[in-house]
Amino acid sequence: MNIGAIARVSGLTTEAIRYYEGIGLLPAAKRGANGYRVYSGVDIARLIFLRQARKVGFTIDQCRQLRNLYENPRRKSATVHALVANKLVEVEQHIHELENMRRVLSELISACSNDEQAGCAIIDSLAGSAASDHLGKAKT
Amino acid sequence: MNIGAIARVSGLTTEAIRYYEGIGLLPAAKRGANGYRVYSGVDIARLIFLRQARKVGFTIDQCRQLRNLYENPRRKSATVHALVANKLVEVEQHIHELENMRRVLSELISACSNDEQAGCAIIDSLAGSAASDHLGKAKT
DNA sequence: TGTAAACCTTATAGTAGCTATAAGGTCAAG
DNA sequence: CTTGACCTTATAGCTACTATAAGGTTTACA
Ligand SMILES: [Zn+2]
Ligand SMILES: [Zn+2]
Ligand SMILES: [Zn+2]
Ligand SMILES: [Zn+2]
Repeated sequence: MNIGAIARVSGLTTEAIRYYEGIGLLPAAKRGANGYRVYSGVDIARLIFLRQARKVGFTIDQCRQLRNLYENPRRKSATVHALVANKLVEVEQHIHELENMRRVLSELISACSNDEQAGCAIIDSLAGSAASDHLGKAKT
Repeated sequence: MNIGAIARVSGLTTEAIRYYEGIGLLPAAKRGANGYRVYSGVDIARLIFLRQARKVGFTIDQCRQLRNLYENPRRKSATVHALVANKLVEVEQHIHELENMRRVLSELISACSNDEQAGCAIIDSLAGSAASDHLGKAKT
């Protein structure tokens, strides 16, 4: 199985797979006589594992920790649990930041007259109302 | 007013301000006799504007468009409105992606026994259940 | 058999939006 | 007069890849 084939079954790109190998997230693949990387079933599982982890938001570094647990038969379920619970908190924080942005954007949109005029509540609001006398009047 | 002072009032870092100038998002600042950048009221408004725009999620490129509108007295409110409405859609898409991650992470956490054992539903699930016979049994 | 497409290889540069570092010059306080 | 807080530029680093260049290999098919 060459890199293109395993890319298709794992859902990663060939470039990503080579990149993971380069940074040591994956072990160096075996090579065929022609120098091509050769993969087998155990590699498929590893790649799918990484793909899934990335998809739910784990960073490369966190994926490295997950991989260590994945490959350690003496791991404890609780260690894995803690890692995932941490990630959940991170994702929720990220969601809250974006929800704040969404709220502000909605408010801006509501305030805007959305017409042909130059005056715009969005512009005024972003500039900070105090600075709405913005152009041409410098006070050093 | 030097760069440190305007950084404090605008909420940007000095490095970010110099970076914005370098990429042309800000006009080149005037310089004092010593070569230091010198800022005035009009610059404060511009920096606060950029800071606010970045805070609600606009990219540098979108900030450039917003800045053009901000500085164009013949702009139309509707143009600004469209830009912000677009950004709102982008932010909502980002939120939905993260909500998906959150859902999957929650499911993983619920399935995990969270104890001292090596068997872990999270590991199994990430590897794709079909690959749960993962280590040591290669089939090419 | 020739050749063109579809693979594979490496190395390097680019993306976004900064932050950090190095190696200096300037200014205000004690 | 020295210490520390500023300021300057240029350059490298960060994340997680993607894109490009410049090749070598394999497969298909006319
Ligand atoms: Zn408007
Ligand atoms: Zn995000
Ligand atoms: Zn939603
Ligand atoms: Zn578990």
